[in-house]
Parts: sequence; structure tokens; C-alpha cells
Amino acid sequence: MSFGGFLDNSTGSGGGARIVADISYNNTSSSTHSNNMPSSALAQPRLVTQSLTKSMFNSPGLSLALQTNADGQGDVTRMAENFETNVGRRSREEEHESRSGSDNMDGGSGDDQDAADNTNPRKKKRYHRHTPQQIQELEALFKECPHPDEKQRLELSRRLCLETRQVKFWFQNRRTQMKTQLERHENSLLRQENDKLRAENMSIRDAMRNPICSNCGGPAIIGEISLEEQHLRIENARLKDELDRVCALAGKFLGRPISSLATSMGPPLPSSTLELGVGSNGFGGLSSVATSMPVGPDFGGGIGSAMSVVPHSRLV
DNA sequence: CTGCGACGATTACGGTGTTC
DNA sequence: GAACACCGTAATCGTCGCAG
Repeated sequence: MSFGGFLDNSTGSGGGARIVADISYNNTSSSTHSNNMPSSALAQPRLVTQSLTKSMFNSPGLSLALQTNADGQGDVTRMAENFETNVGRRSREEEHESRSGSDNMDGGSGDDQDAADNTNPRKKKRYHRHTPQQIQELEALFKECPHPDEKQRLELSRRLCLETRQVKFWFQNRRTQMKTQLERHENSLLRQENDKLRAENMSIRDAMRNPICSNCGGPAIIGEISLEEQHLRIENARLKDELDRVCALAGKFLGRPISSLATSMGPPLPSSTLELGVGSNGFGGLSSVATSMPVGPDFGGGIGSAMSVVPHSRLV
């Protein structure tokens, strides 16, 4: 007898599911009605047993599962074998039908649900919540292993008086939940970065609208700066930022701080990053400025020294 | 090819907050 | 306080990948 067969049968019977659903539903419904059911009361195993005892009369198949579950140490394999003998293997559709029927049966309001069974093919879902204790145990295992194998699930299901299906469902949903949380977290990080870039963009735009002469500190005449130059300044500022970050990172790895590019490059570089780009590239390709590091001996006398413009935000 | 498990999408349901 | 929207969660459904 295969494990899968057991699972099929146990699910096919719906016995465990019915029982557990009944238990939890009773608990939940009682808490729902009272609205302030203490969580400790929800987790009482005694309630489980009582409900089991009550619900066992609903289905002949249930008694088998009940005995094993109520014992807390029943032979599950025997349960499955017994059930297979009594009921036989069912198809998946039959499983669902069976479960739906049981749901209706122990739903309490059987009158209208019978009619619903006949007319509405859609299964009415029984809703319940796992007890806090069950959740706690499930969470504990989830922390250790988000993908428990069948043995672990079976063990857990026995310990918590849950059907293995329910344990499986719970882990599935929990993984989905985890993934969603992770995505939300990543989204928030991206949003933050986006906001930061947006602010930076705004400040750069602002700086472009109100250029400041780096020599005299007064307002630069916008006519003196071509559009390409402005782009180059922005690009260079961005590259400088990137360089600073890389330096900081490299400093961490090397164990000693790397303060700036200028210190490691021999001849002193011009203060304005624009000079680098303009000096080496002239006004040719912006892309090459963006993609190449500003290194080389001929970065000296650009035209920028006379009219380098620094964004407001970078002046401090 | 078949059976099984996992996954994503979806449904059904109950709880909670908000609005009028 | 009823109506409604929204959210969290258990369960279902369809699909895919993989082992036998």
C-alpha cells in the first residue's frame, strides 16, 4: 500500500476533513458568536475530542478516522486500509462531491443546503480557522522547513488533529503568503529608491534652471552653457556619485578607506566633474562619457573651469 | 502514459473598519 | 446600526513538471 494511496483514501473519505472541519467550525462559530473567545479556549484538545465524538455519528467513515485521531496515537495506516475496504477508492470528483456533501451535512442548516445541493452544483465552502495552537506549531515547523515532506506532514497532522490535506494546504498558503510579503517588501524598497531618484531628478532640474557659477558663486548665465554641457554635467555628477559608492564599497573590502578617485590617480583632477567629460570628449558622444570612467592624462584644461556649474543640491 | 505533488489563481467565508 | 468595502485565510481548481 502506497503512501499516496493512503492520502487519496483519507482525502477521498473526507472523514478527517469532515471531522476537523467540524471541530474548527464549531470552535470558530462559537468564537464568532461570542466575539471574544479566548484563544486558549480555542486550542483545547478536549473540545476537539468532544466534537469528534459528536460528529462521528454523521458518517460511518468518520468513526474510523475518529478513533485514530481521538486516540492521538492511532494507526493511520490501518485507518486508511479499513476505509479502503469499506468504501473503496474514489475519483477526485467523487472526493470533492463527498466533501461538499459532508460540509453541507454538518453545516447545521441542512434544510436549505439540501436544496442547494440539488440545484446549485457549486460547493458551499465550510469556513473555519485553525486554532492558535495549531498555527503556532505549523509556524514553528515552517520556520525550520517551508517544504515538509509527507512524513513530517503526517506527523504534524497527527499531533494537531488535522488532516494531512489541511497541513498541506496550510503550508501551500503559507508559502504563497511568504512570497507575497517578500514581494511587498521589495516593492517598498523599489518605491523608496524611485522616490529618491525622483527627488534627485527634481534637484538636478532645479539646478539646471538656476545654474551657479562655481568661480564667483553668482548666477551663471544660462546662455553660456550648451545643452550638451548640461547633460554632461549631470552625467558626470551621476558618475561621481557612483564612483563614491564604489570607493566606499572597495574601501570596505580592502579594509582601508578609499577617499576619492583623485588621490589614487596621480595628477590632481579638476574640481568640476564636468571638466572631465568635456575635456576628453568635447561635445561628441554623451554615451561614451556615461559609460567610460573619467581616467586619462588629458583631462586637464577643459573649458569648464571657467563656467562649471554645480547643482544646488550638491553645493551644500 | 499515468499518477502525484507543487504552484498560481481563484473562490468562499468571516472579521473589521468606515460611511451614512 | 445597517450597508458596504476591504482584508486575511482555508480550500478548490487547473496546470505543469517529474518520476516511475
